Amino acid sequence: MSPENTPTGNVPRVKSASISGSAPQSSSGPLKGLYLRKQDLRRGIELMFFAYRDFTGEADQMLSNLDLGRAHHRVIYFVGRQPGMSVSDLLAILKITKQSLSRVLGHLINTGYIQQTQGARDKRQRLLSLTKKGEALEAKLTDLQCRRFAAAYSARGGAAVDGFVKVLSSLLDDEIRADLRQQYPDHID
Amino acid sequence: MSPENTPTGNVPRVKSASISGSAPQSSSGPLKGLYLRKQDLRRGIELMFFAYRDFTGEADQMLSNLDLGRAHHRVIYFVGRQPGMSVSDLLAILKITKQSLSRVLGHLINTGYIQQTQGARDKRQRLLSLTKKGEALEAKLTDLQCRRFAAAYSARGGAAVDGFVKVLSSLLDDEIRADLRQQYPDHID
DNA sequence: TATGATTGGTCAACATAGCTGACATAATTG
DNA sequence: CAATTATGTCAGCTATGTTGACCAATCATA
Repeated sequence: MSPENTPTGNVPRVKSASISGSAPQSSSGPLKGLYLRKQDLRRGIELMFFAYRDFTGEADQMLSNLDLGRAHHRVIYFVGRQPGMSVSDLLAILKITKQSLSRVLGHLINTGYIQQTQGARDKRQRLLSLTKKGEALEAKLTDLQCRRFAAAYSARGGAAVDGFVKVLSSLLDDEIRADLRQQYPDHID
Repeated sequence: MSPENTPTGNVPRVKSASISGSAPQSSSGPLKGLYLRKQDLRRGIELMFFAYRDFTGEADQMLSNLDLGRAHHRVIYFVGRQPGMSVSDLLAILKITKQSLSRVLGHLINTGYIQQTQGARDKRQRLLSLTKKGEALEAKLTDLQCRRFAAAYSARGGAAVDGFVKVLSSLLDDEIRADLRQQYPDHID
């Protein structure tokens, strides 16, 4: 915790920053790659850790008061984003096993947050959607997190938001990035 | 998964974007706050979820081959960043209970990744540091994650990195942001 | 020096949320 | 009809968090 940190404070470049074929190397900053010092990369790692924890913290708190966890939140969030999605759609997004999902989803159905309807075209499918109760919770949770983002975005401005989205997108695995690009038509990518 | 998403595709502004006292509202973009549409905020939420998962994925894989988990990684990372830190320092960073830490830390000590030395000034303290074996693992893991960041940073350039760091910082709880500002002297904040 | 606070550890029990493996049922598809 | 797909279920295991109750060594101070 004491500020006498940065054991590798000697401005070394990261070894294989020989990115595949990208790296525009344009005339953005004074020196290209000044942000590739080991120290800067570690700051990125730590920011991701702390920011993710804080980003989920408030919602986690609200959820625990309802005897729900983060796994339930994910289901509620993604079903709320795309009502009528199938179980396998949800599995593909969450990338967990159906047994894991089953436990969480079953609980949300039993407690009246989510409802299932049989698919019209394919009667095997159980299409998922939020109940009124589920919509209310989703709205509260998403509002909490949107407020945090709105505060951060407002404080830093559009150019920063643009950089934020660009870098986060580039941190994704390729497959996921392709998916997200479809989801958001005007995605900066 | 199908791209017919964005149920709220009707460009609504977020409700209480009345951020406390910040929000420079400078002449950055064409229209101030165009990045505060609900759709943009939800994209932020989703990017955090997917990026965090992908960011930790490769390291998780390497760890599981050694019968270690993400909790072990965090300990190894932060001890590696600040050798000689005390147990309570580590607890303050990780924000878990000492019983949780004890299990993980004990295992890392038993398996020779971490060593303890008695504090000189305060003999109650157990100062933590990595063994050679621990340093080797830390280097491999951090290298993996640094490579991902180096690729993303290089692909997007310094201005984007700047925005990324700014927005992530603003997503933090105030207390954590203050800590991080100390850790990084030239922190953009 | 005696007392109280701090640092660290330990035992026990529990909850959440992931995993594997094995099966079952119903519906679709070839 | 046979194979595949979508979904669900049972059983058990693991990792990582939680509470609560203690204990020992050390430090700081009245």
